[in-house]
Order: sequence, then C-alpha cells, then structure tokens
Amino acid sequence: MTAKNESKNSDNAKPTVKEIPDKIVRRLPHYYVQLKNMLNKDVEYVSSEQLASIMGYSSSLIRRDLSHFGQFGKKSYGYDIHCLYSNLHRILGFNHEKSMVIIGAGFLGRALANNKSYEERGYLLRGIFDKDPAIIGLEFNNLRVMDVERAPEFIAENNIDVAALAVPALEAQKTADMLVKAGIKGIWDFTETPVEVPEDIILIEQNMNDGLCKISCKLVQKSK
Amino acid sequence: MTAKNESKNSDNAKPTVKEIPDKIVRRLPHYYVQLKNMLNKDVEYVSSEQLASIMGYSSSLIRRDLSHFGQFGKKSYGYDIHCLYSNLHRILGFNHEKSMVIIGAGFLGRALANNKSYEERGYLLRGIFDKDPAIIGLEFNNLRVMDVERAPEFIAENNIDVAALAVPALEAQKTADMLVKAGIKGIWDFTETPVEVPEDIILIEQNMNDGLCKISCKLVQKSK
DNA sequence: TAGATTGTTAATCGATTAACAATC
DNA sequence: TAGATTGTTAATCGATTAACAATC
Repeated sequence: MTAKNESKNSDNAKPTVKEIPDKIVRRLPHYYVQLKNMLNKDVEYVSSEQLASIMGYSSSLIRRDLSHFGQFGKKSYGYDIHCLYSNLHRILGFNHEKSMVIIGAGFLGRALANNKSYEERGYLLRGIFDKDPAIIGLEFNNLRVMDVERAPEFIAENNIDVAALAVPALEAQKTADMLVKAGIKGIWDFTETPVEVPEDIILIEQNMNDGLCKISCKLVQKSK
Repeated sequence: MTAKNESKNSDNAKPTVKEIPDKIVRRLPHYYVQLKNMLNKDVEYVSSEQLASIMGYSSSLIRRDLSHFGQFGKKSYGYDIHCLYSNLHRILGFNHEKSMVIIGAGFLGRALANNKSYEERGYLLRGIFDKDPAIIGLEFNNLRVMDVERAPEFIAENNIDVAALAVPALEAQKTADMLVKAGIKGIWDFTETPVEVPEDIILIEQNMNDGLCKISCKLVQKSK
C-alpha cells in the first residue's frame, strides 16, 4: 500500500522492492560475524575460497550471496574485509536505529534485557514490562520494569519498532494483539505457541522447543 | 563406526540408516503441536487439506512428509488424529527417555530450568551448573545449582545425553570441550558464538541473535 | 455407487554448485 | 606476463507442488 514499489509488474500489490531471499538473509549474520572477527587480524583481503573453508559454505555460494547486493570484491584479491563488513552492516540494517521493548520480565525477559548485542545491531532497548506487581519496579540492566497496562501507550507514544514477546503461552495471542494495535512493526516471539498477526507485521518465531525436538529426533535416529 | 549401518552402499562410513531430511525434521514438531491441539476436540479424523488450511503448508507437502514414515492415512477419511499424534510422538523420539543438564544458571539458564515441556518430550532435567559461588546452591525448579567443576563427573556417572549450553560467549568453546570429553551426546547451544564439536556430537545452535538480525534486515527492506 | 482423500509419481520450481570469461 | 579470484551464466541437485490412480 505504501506505493514505493519499484518492481516491474506492479499489478500485484506485493510490497517488494527486490526482496532478499530468506535463505540469504539467514546467512548474512554469519558472514557479518566472521568478517567482524577478521577485522582485528592484520589481513586486509579475504577470498571467497578462504571464507568457504572457515565457514563451511561453498565459495560459489558466498560469491553468489554477496553479488546479490553489488560487486564488493576485487578480482584476484578477494574482498576488502573492512569494506565488506560495513556493507553487511548496512544491508542488515544495523545503521538504522530501532527501538525495542520487552514484554514479560520473567527469567527469559531478564536474560533478553541483559543481552549485550543490541547496540551493535542498532537496537535501543527502551522498556521492559510485566503484569506481576511483585516484579513491576524491579530493575534490570538499568531499566525499571513497568506495568504491562502501560505498554500500549508507551509503544504508541515512543514509536517503538520491535517487541520481544516473552510472556507465558496463554497470554501470547492477547499480548500480540495488543502490540499490533499499539503500532508495533516487528515481534520477536519467544512464546511456545503459534501467534497470528496481520501480514504486514514482521514476526520472527524464536521457537526454542523446535531445537529440543530436533535433538530428540536426531538422538533416536543415531541410536537406531 | 557403530556398524549398524544398513544402507546399500556402506563403502562410505556414513552413520545413516535412512536419515530424515532436515527440512522434514523441522516441520514435524509443528504437525505434532497441531495434532495435540486437535486431540481434545471431538473429531477423530483430519485430512491433509484441513491441516493445510490451518497450518499454512500445502496438503501435498503434508502428505509427502508423513508418507516418509509409513502409511498413516485412511483413503477417503484422512488421518486418525490420535494415531498420527502418537506416531509423531515416536518418530520425534519423545518416548525415549533423555537426560539433560543445564550449564550456566544466569537468567537464561534459569528460564530453561523453568521450561515445562521437557517431560512431554521425554527429557528429564537432572542438573544445573554454574561457576559463580554466589549462584551455586540456589534452587530453581527444585534443582540446586551445582559447581560446574563437578559437571564432568556428574555427566559421565549419570550418562547424561544432552546439555543446554547457557554460558557467556567467552566460556562457550571451553565448556563445549568439557561436555564432549565427559561423554555428552548432544548440545543445545544458546551461546552467541560459533562452537566446534566432533561431528558425531549433535549440535543445535539456538542462535537468538540471528532472529534479531532478521528483524533488522526486514525492517530496512520495508522502509525502503 | 459416487465422493473423498490418500500415497506416489511426474512436473515444476528454487537453490546450490560448477564452470569460466573477464580482469586485476 | 602468469596467476588468482571475482561475478555471472549454465548445469545440477533437491524440495515442493500438481496430478492422478488406487481405494475406502
């Protein structure tokens, strides 16, 4: 609906400019972290072949992924580590400031409050909320837990972009509805239950139980 | 090396019996949860078409996924919900008892200790460890935090299958090495850093920052 | 029987890899 | 120049979907 669509066939109301395939998006942070580790070393260039042997992707895939965003390499040299790093920084949107709140100040919410990587990724943690009077008022990482009743107002007034959803499964949908109504743009969902949101809301399911299931499934396979 | 390999070409030392494709493994827990929700309702059968419309997968994919494990459906009726549910239970290995420990009793470790879904999935939480003297001795979910120095002995003696790794990034590799040495079979890794383990160890990276990156990347795409 | 729905095969789609011309 | 390595095109591989015969 935002009419900023530049794609050729705009007959279909897709909000795509030139959407990055999900498979690539998933690998970008890995490239980013690897490059970051290399920044401190005293080499200037790295080849796709070198990255491949370190990271376990094929060099072909790496070159193809990166070429999606432009031509960052120098033939016969490889990629300028610093240049590629800062390009990935930009592509991942870390240079855009994003505001965030945490809903639910149980142990998980507190762990999220203590996360140290927000700043580097452009997130500004603005608030943490809970409904338990015994928790409201406690302080984690210099943030005082607020009453979740105040969240809608806070989110709307402060134009919060993202909410980490760390409430019990039973509260999940209700809370997500509240967040959407308040104008949230993305939800980082840690609940163990399926949550429905309108399709223009970014929903990232950080489903931990899937990991538990995967291990279980693989353990049985091995024991057979 | 376990010589239980029944695959045709056993020239290559792969430990496969008939490995389930990762893509399918990832969907199995979703089917499982959906079926579980349906158990309480008073319908007996569900068709792949019905599941498809609820879950967002195509009916074709669902039938194909399930047919990987046998013929569970009844033509013209669909799938017996209870039967399929218990088959998934078995396929996911939930009927095998698996013992587990948590390494690191920070907020994240405590959140993991409070997780309610272990039992249903066949996990038995046996211990939680930390190195901080101020934390050792505290109790979460009826488990007293033990000194991580005692972990190797505990894991070996009790034949622990899985460890949830919830330590700071700097301790990650060192701790993983300790776990492997102690005889762990699977690691559920919550650290934000790449961890190397021998390839016969099941390693599930529960990388939370990837979610954060994904949201950031998608937010920028939308704002463009 | 007619209608419904599986299990499976063939067709399509998308993602990865291989190959190589361009060029530093 | 010879060697290295990119960016990109073509080939391959794998996963999803469509189609349909089998059958309840």
